[in-house]
Amino acid sequence: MTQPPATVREAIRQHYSELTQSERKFANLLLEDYPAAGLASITIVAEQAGVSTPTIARMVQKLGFKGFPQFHRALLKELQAKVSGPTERRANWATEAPDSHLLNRFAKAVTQNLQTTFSNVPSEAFDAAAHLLADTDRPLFIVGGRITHALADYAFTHLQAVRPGVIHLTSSSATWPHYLLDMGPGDTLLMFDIRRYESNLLRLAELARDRGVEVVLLTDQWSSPVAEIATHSFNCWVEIPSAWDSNVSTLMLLEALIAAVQEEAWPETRERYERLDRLFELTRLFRRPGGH
Amino acid sequence: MTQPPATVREAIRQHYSELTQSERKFANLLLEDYPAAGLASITIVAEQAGVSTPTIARMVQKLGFKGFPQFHRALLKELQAKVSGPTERRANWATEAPDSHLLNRFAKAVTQNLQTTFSNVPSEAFDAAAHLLADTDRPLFIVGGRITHALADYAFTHLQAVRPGVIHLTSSSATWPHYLLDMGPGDTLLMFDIRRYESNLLRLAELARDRGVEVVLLTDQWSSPVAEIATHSFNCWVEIPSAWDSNVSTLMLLEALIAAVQEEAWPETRERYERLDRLFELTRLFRRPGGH
DNA sequence: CCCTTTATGAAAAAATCTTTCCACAGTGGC
DNA sequence: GCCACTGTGGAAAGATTTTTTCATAAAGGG
Repeated sequence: MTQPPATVREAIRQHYSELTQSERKFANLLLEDYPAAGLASITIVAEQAGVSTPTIARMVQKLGFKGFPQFHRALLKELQAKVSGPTERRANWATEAPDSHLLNRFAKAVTQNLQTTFSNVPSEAFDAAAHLLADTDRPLFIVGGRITHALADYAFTHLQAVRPGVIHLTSSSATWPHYLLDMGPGDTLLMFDIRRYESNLLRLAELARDRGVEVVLLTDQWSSPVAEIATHSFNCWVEIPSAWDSNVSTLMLLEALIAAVQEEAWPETRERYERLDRLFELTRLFRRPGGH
Repeated sequence: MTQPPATVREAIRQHYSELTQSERKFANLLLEDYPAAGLASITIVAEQAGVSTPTIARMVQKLGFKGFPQFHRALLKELQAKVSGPTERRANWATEAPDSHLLNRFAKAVTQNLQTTFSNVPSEAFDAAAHLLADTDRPLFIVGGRITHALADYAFTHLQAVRPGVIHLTSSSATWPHYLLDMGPGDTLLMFDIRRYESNLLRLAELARDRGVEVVLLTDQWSSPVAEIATHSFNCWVEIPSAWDSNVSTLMLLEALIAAVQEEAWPETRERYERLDRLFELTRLFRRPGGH
């Protein structure tokens, strides 16, 4: 027999699979704005979640409460416990885990990295880089290093959906000369180079530059030597309590760039997306979307 | 004109002299057990204070509230403010760019996602999953979907450095049956499935489960159907102002998992890292580290 | 000691909240 | 294309909470 969950949060997690679409709407809202979104009366709570009161009533029963009032009291009790609780912890993460838990240390470091990274992005350079990446007159080559080739891959998958003429240089540098053959003045090369910087990436950048290629670089806070060559280069803070470097901030900047590119060329992109969708439909690769 | 008091506590102090004996009874109780003594319904609150409901009703009006519900909400709001504490997101990002710049909107959304994701990770499940992934007696298979195969790739690159017996299932599902052949009871399968959920991933998970494989799943906030099958599944918040989903929080959770795995088996891992380093030296793949 | 004033709570009335019932829309199976 | 089924919300019924009314008790002044 399973013991009753300690928190409402826990209860939602346990029963999430049984919840219907509308019920999840409220569940999601509550998880995002916890516990505030559940503290008003059922009428107001339902309204805020955009569902009807019976939906909320049914859901709290699924969670194991006898009725909404009981659910309400449970939330209230948690909130009080949190305040009177031992540490009166500052941040919202944690919930149950002690501050020294790896998760918390990690969260702290990553958040710090994101913040610093963002503060240090010059917005004009960002806009200019996005413009370059969005320009369909310029073929776009993408390449990453030993670790970052996953990021390059991610960039490729998304940018390919957004615009034509995107080429992914495979991680084996032996094949790079072939790609160099096709690069010409005005082309764009998106590179990732995080320490330890790879000499063949530098060599590639030099050769590309010699052919008039514009290089956009995502690197770490210490800057790869490729930065000297690049038209635009962005520094991402990567330090975490670990033997290796985090790429969360790099991914975030990459996603921001992709979003900017997509925004820049929306009409065509939209049409491209729709075509892509239809193609997927045809190949029946996907189930119907789950949430939403 | 006196400004309205910031807290209920303050209001009580200001109006204490006007309060009658019975009203003070409740006022004292509330100040002693603040704010709990005021959070229930007026009936219960009155009972606990040993006075009648009209007494409470009259008193809260003296304090400047229109009625008990308003008083109740005020207390609640204070409590919430205390919990969320000095989060007070400063506009530290940005620096020069206006708030509406894509970068800022993006930063906001991603930070929100990270925070929500972290708050919703149950630490025991996290520890258990890390333990599973660290167990070198269990071969570890890794697989991702159309978009997430980049994440799977990233996971593979790192985990391979940490432990032996890591296998990356290529993104072409045609080859998966071959891998299934090698899976046996106790093996571990690390999966990524973000909407739109892919039916072949679900099928793979089912087949793996049937062979006694433990499935660890990283999915989005709406949960892939694979969650029903998985031993441990984690929800990552992925919504950003864009047509597609962000994988920043997913990557962060993945990195946290990798860090936990690495920490768990540090002595061997360290030795492995050093061997890897020497091998790289030999092949002269890398320049010397740049910064630091 | 009486009268006025104020404080208090029981009980009714009003307002609000919660639950139940039911019809309808949408989905998927046959 | 029909049928069964599930999910959903409108609306009524039921429960609870809040407010108001009012009778009574207590306190203080003459």
